[in-house]
Amino acid sequence: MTSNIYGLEQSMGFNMGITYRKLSTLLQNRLKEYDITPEQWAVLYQVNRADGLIQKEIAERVAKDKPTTTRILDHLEGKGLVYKKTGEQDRRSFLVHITDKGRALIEQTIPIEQGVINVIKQCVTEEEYNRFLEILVRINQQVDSLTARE
Amino acid sequence: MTSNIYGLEQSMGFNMGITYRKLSTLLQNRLKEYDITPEQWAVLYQVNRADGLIQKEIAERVAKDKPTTTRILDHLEGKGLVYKKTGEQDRRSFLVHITDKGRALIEQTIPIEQGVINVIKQCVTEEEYNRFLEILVRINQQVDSLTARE
DNA sequence: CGATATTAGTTGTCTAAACAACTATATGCC
DNA sequence: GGCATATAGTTGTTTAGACAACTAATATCG
Repeated sequence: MTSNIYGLEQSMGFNMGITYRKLSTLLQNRLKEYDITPEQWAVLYQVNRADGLIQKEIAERVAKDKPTTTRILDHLEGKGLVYKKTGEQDRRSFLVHITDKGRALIEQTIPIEQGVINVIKQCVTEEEYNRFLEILVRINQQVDSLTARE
Repeated sequence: MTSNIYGLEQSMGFNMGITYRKLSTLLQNRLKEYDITPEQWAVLYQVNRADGLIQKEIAERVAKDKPTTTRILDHLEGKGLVYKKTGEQDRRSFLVHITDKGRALIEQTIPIEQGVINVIKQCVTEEEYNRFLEILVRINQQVDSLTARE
């Protein structure tokens, strides 16, 4: 249960952290039999969507920094879900490709990700869901614009 | 900028993770000169509010598990912001007390935490803020009730 | 009373995130 | 061409979180 009688209960950041971790853990449990974490899943999902992306583009799409993306890709590569090929015009970067195994895994698990979204949608109306997302994006932009200045 | 042209853009969990991390990092930067992390701050805040709590109660209030709470308290103790005293009736547990240094730090930094909340409130109406919080709690309960069953 | 279960807390392991420092390639500019 | 700078990615360090396994103290109940 969300702590709500102990102060900070009115803090959006605090509560967002709790809810985010719960959702993440729920997805993690449901993905357990596929031996992949939610973060790895998100990266693999993007590689599947656009095969041959360079790491920098993947990092942007999953909103993670470069070191984090490097390490998640290392895990995916170690599991044989993804492989890297040195870039030809730009030899600093390399292209990330999904393997057959990776593609199969994503195809099997997309319903699981949708399942978690549906858990939310069972207690939130379509209108609330969209409004919530819109507010998240607004806060994001607000923090970004501030961070650029600070 | 929130990734919003790459799929998953409609996922509440995904976007919540991004926004939560941004807010947490903003608070972290603003707390930097006090040498305390947002998570440590939240624990210290609770100890300050109710001096002499046992660790289990602190864990509930900050919604963290036992190992995480142990380690955060270790950090706070190492910095001299908190100290532990063995429980008298129950010798498994111990009471956590704030030091003068800890109290001073919390008093100085509460405005910083409020500042981050105000960053959000600059782009979200009071009504939206409250509705957002209410939805967070609702999702929390939904996931909890599900997790109890699964 | 004593075996058993429960509870409070700790420790170990793994993944992820933030940040800084680093390598190597590419680009800009004189 | 050659030097400065930017860019792509990696590595190291620290903190946090999830989970399992553990210790020690307390409750339960036969």
